[in-house]
Amino acid sequence: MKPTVGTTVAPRRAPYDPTSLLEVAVGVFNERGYDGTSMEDLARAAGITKSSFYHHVDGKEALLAAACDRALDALFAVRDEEGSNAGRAIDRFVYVLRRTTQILLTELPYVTLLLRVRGNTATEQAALERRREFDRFTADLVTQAMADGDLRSDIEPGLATRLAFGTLNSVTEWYRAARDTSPDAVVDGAVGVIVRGLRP
Amino acid sequence: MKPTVGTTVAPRRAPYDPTSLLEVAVGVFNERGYDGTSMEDLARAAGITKSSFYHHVDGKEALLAAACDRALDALFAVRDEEGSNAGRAIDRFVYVLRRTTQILLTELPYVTLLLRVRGNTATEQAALERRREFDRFTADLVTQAMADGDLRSDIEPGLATRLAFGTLNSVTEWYRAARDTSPDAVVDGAVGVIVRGLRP
DNA sequence: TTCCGTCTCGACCGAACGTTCGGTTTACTA
DNA sequence: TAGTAAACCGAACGTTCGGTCGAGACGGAA
Repeated sequence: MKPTVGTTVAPRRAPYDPTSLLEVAVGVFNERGYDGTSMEDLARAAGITKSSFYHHVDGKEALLAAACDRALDALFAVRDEEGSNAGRAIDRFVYVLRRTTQILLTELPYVTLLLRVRGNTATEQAALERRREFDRFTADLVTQAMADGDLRSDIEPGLATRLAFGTLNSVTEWYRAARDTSPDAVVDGAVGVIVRGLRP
Repeated sequence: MKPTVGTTVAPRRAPYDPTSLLEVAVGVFNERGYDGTSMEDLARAAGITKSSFYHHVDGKEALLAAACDRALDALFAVRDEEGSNAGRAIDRFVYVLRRTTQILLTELPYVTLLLRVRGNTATEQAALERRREFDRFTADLVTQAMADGDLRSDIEPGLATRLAFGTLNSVTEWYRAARDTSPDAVVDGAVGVIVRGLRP
């Protein structure tokens, strides 16, 4: 597609490592939706033909799985951090909220894609299940913080957790690095609103 | 479409009016995703063949447009209600939040589908634009309520609005009439958390 | 010079897609 | 009983889908 010098038709040794192709693919998935994106779309976005694209990746579903794994691995790393496991439940809860939002912003395209999977295939169902596991972990924190009297208990723990994640996850629907203020402002704003809303 | 007696046209065989077929279609769309749903899927869910299904509807995209319109019409009806236009900005804001959440629950499948539209076709882009118009209306309320000193002003009005809608709209991701408590409890819970979180 | 591994591409495949069409069945009216 | 129009269906339409294949083109090693 872009001959350099002295060759007939070939640009050689392009920077087409699987990681950068995944980045391209996730971008297109988020624009058009996973099912609405064809492999031809992905190849075009990467600047090569469909068959060349297949030389680098294992297939469409593998791309989705890799993207979801990247997002989920980052989230589960948060769960294992010290701040998520030591101290009062309320502090751990706030820590998880903050770190989750940070991950959401640093891994924005991957988390965005993850939050949109609906469970059509086994791959998607596996991703959904890991997501639920993370939600359960946080819900336990909420329940405990309510028992400690550090969160309103006039609201169901499950509802509170869902509202908290709903607020945070909505960031993927509207955050644009160019337009919005610094990630820190978004993290402070979002977590602040949630904590104020849930405190006794 | 449904004359009863004494006319040339009579109600024929089955209870397959366009409205009930839309309901079926929207249900499948929300399960599998719009692009992930085939017309065969829809026909099977309706209990007829694909060609019979086409006898009742104009096509796939027309179904999506009808569903989005239903949700958007309900939302814009709220905008024109008295409570959304009279009184202090903060009261109007809270009224819009409450009514929006109620619509969200009563028209759950249609709003769910609307919120997942990504703008791939002209139909979807039109729906997105109407959504943005509703968001702008609410954002103006937030700005005004902040100026009145009835909402925190240490947070950008745009961010506050997005967080508010993010929290409300997340309801479509997890609400199940069977499992969750009464719609009223969800409305009170969600709106309560948002208002507490945004008050000075 | 030969060979090999990496990368690219055009051509192609079977399956599934949304949609159309000709023709049949059904339930009612005149 | 014949006529009629809605409801229905099987079969096919042209297109696009995800994915495969074999043939080169190239750089580096031998």
